[in-house]
Order: sequence, then structure tokens, then C-alpha cells
Amino acid sequence: MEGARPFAGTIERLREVGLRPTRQRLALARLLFDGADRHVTAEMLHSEALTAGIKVSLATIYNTLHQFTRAGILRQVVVDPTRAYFDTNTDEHHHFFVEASGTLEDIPGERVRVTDIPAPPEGTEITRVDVIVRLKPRG
Amino acid sequence: MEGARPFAGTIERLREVGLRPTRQRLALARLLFDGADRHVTAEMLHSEALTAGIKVSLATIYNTLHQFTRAGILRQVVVDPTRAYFDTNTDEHHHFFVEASGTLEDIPGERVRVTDIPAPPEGTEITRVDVIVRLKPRG
DNA sequence: CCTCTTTATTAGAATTATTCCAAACTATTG
DNA sequence: CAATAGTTTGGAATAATTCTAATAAAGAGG
Repeated sequence: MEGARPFAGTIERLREVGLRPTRQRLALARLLFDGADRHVTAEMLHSEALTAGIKVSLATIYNTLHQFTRAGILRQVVVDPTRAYFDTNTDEHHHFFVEASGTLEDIPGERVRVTDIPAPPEGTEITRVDVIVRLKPRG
Repeated sequence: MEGARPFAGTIERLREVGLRPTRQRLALARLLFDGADRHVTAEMLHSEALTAGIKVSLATIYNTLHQFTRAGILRQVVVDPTRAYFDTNTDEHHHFFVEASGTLEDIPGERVRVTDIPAPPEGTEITRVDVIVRLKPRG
């Protein structure tokens, strides 16, 4: 039962991760988490919010995206030097990225396997392994 | 014999990829390719050039980095949303990246293996697979 | 070597994404 | 409801990168 009490559920979820369920955080959380997993940039989420009639500043969008990321309910994907993408799927998974169009999508399943990673340099430990499969439109 | 006639060799190399061997391109090429493989940002290369007594503008640094990348003698590595790194090693290989310090280095050898990549979406084809192993200093 | 044409370089302005800031506001607690 | 601690906001500030129009240098052909 995920979609049964979306309103209450979202409030709960924010509380669990230590964030006050404010008007804008709630609205943004619903845009992000109601429905399928998605990838957004700050600008995308902002204009989507405005379109949905949610009055929220771009500064708050940035704050919220970072807070959600710190809280572990969102994850940042670095694929393009010019825009920062955030992914609502925080499970271990990897990405397809079409450079020409900026299209980012999950590689379905947990199929990709990365093996034979050597030990990391002295004094460091691995936090995450990211695989980005870069694509181009076929000629 | 790589280091034997570095001057002539560099000129040759630029000509081969269709770039005029100008003063600044030559100087930058030597900074980049004489010696071991390395990872640089535009700012890093710029200050390095100035320190070495090469008068070159930041605009030229950017132009040159992009031209070299298009020419295939340099490769861009996207790991950090705030800075663009360029890698003098254009062979297939992957990276360790320490987020805290911005340290980027090649994973030695060609050890890392990525398998079970599903077919890319309709109408696209794979241009490259990037693996980034993110690290943090050990607590 | 000159001269011409093309291609590079440059300083600085412009652009873009993002962060910072201080003031105004809102949720929570007692 | 009042106090306070955490949020939101618009706009200014920053940082990386790109653009622009003018100047300079390289390569081709006499």
C-alpha cells in the first residue's frame, strides 16, 4: 500500500528523515515520489512545480534537492558537466545517458556487473561505484 | 623513442590530427603529454602554463582542451558537477575519484570489467562506458 | 621573403548554473 | 498563543565556461 494515503505518507516520510513537512517540501516530495522513478534537474522541477501551481523559489528547489539527497531519499547523478541530475531511485543501479539530448534513464534491473575493481588507494574506501553507459542516436 | 625529439614529435602529432602547431598549442601539448598521464582542469592547466612562463589566455586553454578532445588526443572525464577534468590517457580505462579532495586518478591496468549491459534503447548505440569508483578518506 | 587568406589568440563581456544572504515567514513546543 | 528554531524567498554574488569582435600569427603562392 504505497499510494493509499499519499498525503499522510509523505508527511511521515519527511519526518522520518528529520525534515519538517513544510508546504513546499511536501509539494516537491509529491511531485518527485508519487509515480514512477524519475530524473530531474533543478530547473525541471522548478518549472514543473510552477506549472502545478506550487509557488516555490529556485533557491528552495536547490535546498530541497540537497536536503533530500543528504537524507538519502534522492541521489545525485553526475553525467553532464552543465547540469546536475537527481534520481528518485536510490537503489544500487546504473544509467544510460544520451549526450546529444540530455536524456538520462536507469539501466533496467540490476543486471550490470562490475568486477575486478582493485583495492582503492591507501587511506580511502569506496563509497559507490557508478557506471554510465553513454549513448548516441544511431546514424 | 618518445622523448628523443619532443619538439618535432609534438608538432607532428598536432599536424596529424589537423591542428596547426601554434605557439600556445605546442606549449600546452608539451605540458600535457610530456611525462606521465595526467588529469587537469582548465584552471590547473592555465596556472601551470603561466608558471612555466607561457603567456596564454584562459579562453585559449578552453579552446585547446576542446580541440584536443575532438581530435581524440584528450578525453573528458565527468565526475564532479563543479569542474571539468581532462585526461591525457585516451585508452579505455576507468577512474577513482575522491569527492572530498577532488582527486582523480586512473584505475591501474585494464582490470575493471563491466558485464551484462543490456541492449541500449531503440535507435541508440553505445559510445562509451564510464566507471567511476567514488572514494572517501577512511575514518 | 612578401603578401594574402585563413585560422588562432586574446581581453573582456556575457551566459549559465548554482550558492549565498538577510529579512520575512511558518512549523513546532510548551 | 508566544517563543524559538528551522524555512523560504528574491535578489545579489560567485564560479565555470562560452562568446565576441579585434588583433596576431601561420601556411600557401608567388
